[in-house]
Amino acid sequence: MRQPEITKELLLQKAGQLFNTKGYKATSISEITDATGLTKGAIYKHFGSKKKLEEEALMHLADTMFNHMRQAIREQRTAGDKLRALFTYFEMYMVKPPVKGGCPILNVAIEADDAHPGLRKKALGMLQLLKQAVETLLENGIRHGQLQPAIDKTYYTTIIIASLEGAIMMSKLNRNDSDIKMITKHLSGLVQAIEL
Amino acid sequence: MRQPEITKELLLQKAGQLFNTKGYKATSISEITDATGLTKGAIYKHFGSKKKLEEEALMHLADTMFNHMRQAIREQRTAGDKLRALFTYFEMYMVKPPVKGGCPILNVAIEADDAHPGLRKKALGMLQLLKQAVETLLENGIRHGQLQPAIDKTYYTTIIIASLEGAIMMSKLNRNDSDIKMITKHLSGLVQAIEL
DNA sequence: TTAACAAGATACCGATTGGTATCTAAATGA
DNA sequence: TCATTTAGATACCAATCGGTATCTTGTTAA
Repeated sequence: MRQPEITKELLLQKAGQLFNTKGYKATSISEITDATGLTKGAIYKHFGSKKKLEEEALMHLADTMFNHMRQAIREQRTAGDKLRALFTYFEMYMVKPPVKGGCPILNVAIEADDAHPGLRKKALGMLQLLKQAVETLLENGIRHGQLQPAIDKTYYTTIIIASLEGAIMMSKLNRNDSDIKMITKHLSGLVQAIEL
Repeated sequence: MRQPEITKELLLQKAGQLFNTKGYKATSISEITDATGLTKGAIYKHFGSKKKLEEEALMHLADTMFNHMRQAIREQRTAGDKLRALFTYFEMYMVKPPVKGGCPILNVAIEADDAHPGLRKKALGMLQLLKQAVETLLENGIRHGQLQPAIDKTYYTTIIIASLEGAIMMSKLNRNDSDIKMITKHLSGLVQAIEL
């Protein structure tokens, strides 16, 4: 009973990592206790149920991911550079991932879409957040006269996210970054074509 | 002990459907016996272990998927039309899927990439098969003077597969086909741009 | 200094897991 | 027709699952 805040953070961190690599339902409580050195008592004190832990750990993964992403974007000044920083961020997943196991959105979407309503709902929210982020990037680029104003933002947003996520799947399966690199190259070309 | 061939087919079919919707490790033997009306005896007689059943069911899913795909492609005569038929095939996943649960390659790749070497290897083979199919389509198109000969086939192949798979994830999560439709529209544009 | 509280460890619960051994009966070959 | 084979049902196994109740002990407030 020393530092409940730190204990909770440790549980979210380790459980999130296991969920994102092994899968949510495929990870058992005992694997989490093994990974943390804690016991069931600690888990059920803080979260009450495994489902609750799954959902909170997912949100924690999302926070980590979006924070890293936002920082990478913030460091750039034009819309084009911000978009390219986003692509580089996804490329980095293959080299030194901020969270192990690939994109948490992709992972939880595949696992939860048919069978786990609670997780699916959170996954939907995360995807919506990502879409919104890209769309805002495009919008600001247009407002500041950096991107062509006539483009269909929703269309570009979907192309960017779909191909990045698909490429992550391919690169993770192949265990090399050639696929994701090809995609980021292609997307950079798309962005360049709409830059002013 | 009536028709072992039919029993095995039924097991592969039902187990495959469950694996592709609920996940491989998340589907229990008892769920498969419930779905088929058979018993453990039948399963272990035919497959020997759950792992073996998982792998054979995956190959069965792959066969089903590739057969449907090849047929759709065979019905078209030019490379451009064949590619567009491939896109339509993926779009159809959302309306009336040949196998429930989305793309078997995507699903098994996400579940198996980090934790299940046997399934991962088969997933790799399936992805390679899909890549090869697309690349051959492009190659034949070039040979028959239907596509620009200067294009980078690997590059186009990766773009096509990555964005289709990513879009399937998005559309399945959203439970509507707007994302996949946008992607197939975009890819059709790409194809048109390289058609002669 | 001590009483109250709460973090977390321990011990247990019934249900379910994948797997095996045994049994039954339908198909097959002589 | 009968013996052999084998598909598949039944009954069991130890291990593990998520979850709960209880106990211990560090921390806090009076």
